[in-house]
Amino acid sequence: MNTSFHQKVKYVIKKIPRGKVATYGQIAAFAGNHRAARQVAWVLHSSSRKDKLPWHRVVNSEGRISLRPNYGYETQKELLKKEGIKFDENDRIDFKNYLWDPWMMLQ
DNA sequence: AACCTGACTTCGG
DNA sequence: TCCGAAGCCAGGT
Repeated sequence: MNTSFHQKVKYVIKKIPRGKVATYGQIAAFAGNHRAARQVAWVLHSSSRKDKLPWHRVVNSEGRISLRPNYGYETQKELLKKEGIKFDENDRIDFKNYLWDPWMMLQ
């Protein structure tokens, strides 16, 4: 397809279902470059607002929120909790229950 | 016009 | 297993 990495990233983020999360690496891989996780972060930073992306459903590979406290961490955690996602005692999300696999939607 | 900086992850020793 | 380096690339300075 003649779709840019940037566009693919936005497309797949919009497809993350409510109550699920995906990681930067997964999204990068799905968009065609498994080592471009930082670009996924950049896409979120630059266009999550104007394109109304469910930005809060993207977390890091440890199942943790990457934003720093007082710079969005609390906001993201609150949004996820509102969707029914639970955090363990170490503030991690259990992937067994909440990780979404982008490739599932191709079926 | 270089150089730095990230909402990160994978790779190789 | 662990840890530094590499990969990624648009914006800001």
